[in-house]
Amino acid sequence: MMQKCDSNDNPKCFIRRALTKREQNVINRELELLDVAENIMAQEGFSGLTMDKLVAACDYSKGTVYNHFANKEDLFCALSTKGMKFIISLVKRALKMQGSSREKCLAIVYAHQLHSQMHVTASFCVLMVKTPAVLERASAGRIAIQRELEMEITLLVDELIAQAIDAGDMTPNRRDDINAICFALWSMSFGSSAILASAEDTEAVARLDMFNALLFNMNVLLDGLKWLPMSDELDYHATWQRIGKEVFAAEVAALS
Amino acid sequence: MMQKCDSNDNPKCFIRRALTKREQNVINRELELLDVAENIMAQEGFSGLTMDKLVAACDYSKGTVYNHFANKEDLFCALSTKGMKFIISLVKRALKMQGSSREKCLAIVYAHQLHSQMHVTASFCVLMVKTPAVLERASAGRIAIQRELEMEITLLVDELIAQAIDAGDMTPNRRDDINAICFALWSMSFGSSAILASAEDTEAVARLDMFNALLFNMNVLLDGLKWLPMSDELDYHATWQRIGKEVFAAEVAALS
DNA sequence: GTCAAACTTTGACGAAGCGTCAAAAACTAA
DNA sequence: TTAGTTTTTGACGCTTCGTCAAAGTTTGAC
Repeated sequence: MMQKCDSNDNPKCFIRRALTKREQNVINRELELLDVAENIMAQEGFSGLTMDKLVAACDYSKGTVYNHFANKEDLFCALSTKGMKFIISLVKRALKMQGSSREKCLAIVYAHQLHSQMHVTASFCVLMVKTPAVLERASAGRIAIQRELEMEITLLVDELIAQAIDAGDMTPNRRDDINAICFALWSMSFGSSAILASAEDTEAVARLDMFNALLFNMNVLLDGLKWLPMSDELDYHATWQRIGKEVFAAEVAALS
Repeated sequence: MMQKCDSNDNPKCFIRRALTKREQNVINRELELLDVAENIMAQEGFSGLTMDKLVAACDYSKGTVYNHFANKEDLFCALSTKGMKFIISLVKRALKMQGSSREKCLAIVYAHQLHSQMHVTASFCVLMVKTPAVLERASAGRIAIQRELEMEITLLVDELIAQAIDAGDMTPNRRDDINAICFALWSMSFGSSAILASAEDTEAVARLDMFNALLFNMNVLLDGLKWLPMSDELDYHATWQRIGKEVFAAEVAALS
């Protein structure tokens, strides 16, 4: 796949030439196809997206589309991957926020929620990909990429937890509890967002103040972890507002 | 639909005759079809279940099957409903357990987890049904039933929370926080179970002590709610074991 | 016991979607 | 220019979905 070095022995040629024109085309086309697919989903709903429609809506033929995506589930997986990359970019910004470790943690959760509001369909893909219907059929390569991205987020969160412990904001019983803490944060964030995303269709959610539900859930959890400052020591509603204004101003604006 | 009263004026005839032979047949056949569908899923995986295969595997024709389920998604919804009914029966038993309100709460979560281990495929249906792919296509009636069952669980949990408050095990800031507490419990239970269910395929979970992860998550959350007795006042690992032995002995045994 | 009306079941059928593959086209390098 | 390699194409076969007119069954009135 990778092109040979040519005669003038440039040591960087592998880097410079890592992507041939052709390979670059492939990447661009894939992004284009994903864009088209997202548009179809946005317009015609989740089950409105079919391979035939995708082929009809783009400038390429069926064979070319299937060169990119092994099957429909593979396409879903690719859409999910795109979503994950977006989330990671938001999370990285969240971590740079001014404030305590606990506030940064809230900013990460805010980022998740933001993604599921901005890209409703894509965020459902992230959910869908965890499902055997997809895992059974998507290509191994794409599932691997998905897993790598998951790992990347996990490491970012791990780091934040480590910082919190070093700074004395939290003192877990044993050191190896970091994994458990990370999993607890993830479970709550994932569970809340997933349920809220299907909110209109869910009796038990209709009666909630949805806007504050996620913040409430996280505050309870973080209080349980004794992650300082506790929720009665600091006005986290103010923090929540601040995150929207300082960190994700552009995204919040785009939502209205 | 409902049969008229006959001449001998039995006041109970509406109850006695609420289900005609025919209607009873319909109900039985539906249960039979769901059983067949579950078997196919268990053997051939989630995407292995098709309407054509279901028709081939049962004693009825395509038309009859489609008389029961408006389409494939409707079938998924029915499978989910069956799962929910099972969960509710477990939850009702959980509430009768001897112990504090917090222990009962853990028993409910245990029940959820149990269901997702015993009926892996069915529990994925419960997840799947929250997805627009299903909501967009399943019949309105079945979605309504699904919602009712959801409501039923919600009410059971509400009641437990109310009891806990009355008994002084928990003192929320405001009375109307019950909704928020209920949602927090649900989010954590749902999130944890959903992620653990796709565990083998998830990097961040592989490194966990999966058996204790759910208990840990719940204990942190309940501590955050200050639901007494706190986790350092009582050995909830013992409670967890006790739930398995006293409340769900049959189910735990069936799993091995 | 008979019969018509109401309801149920059947399976062949059309439509739509998925994924393949031999042939055509485009690209590459000598 | 040419021979070899890679990419693209779209017609095709197969599977699945969901429908519907016709055949069959049940019900209740007489």
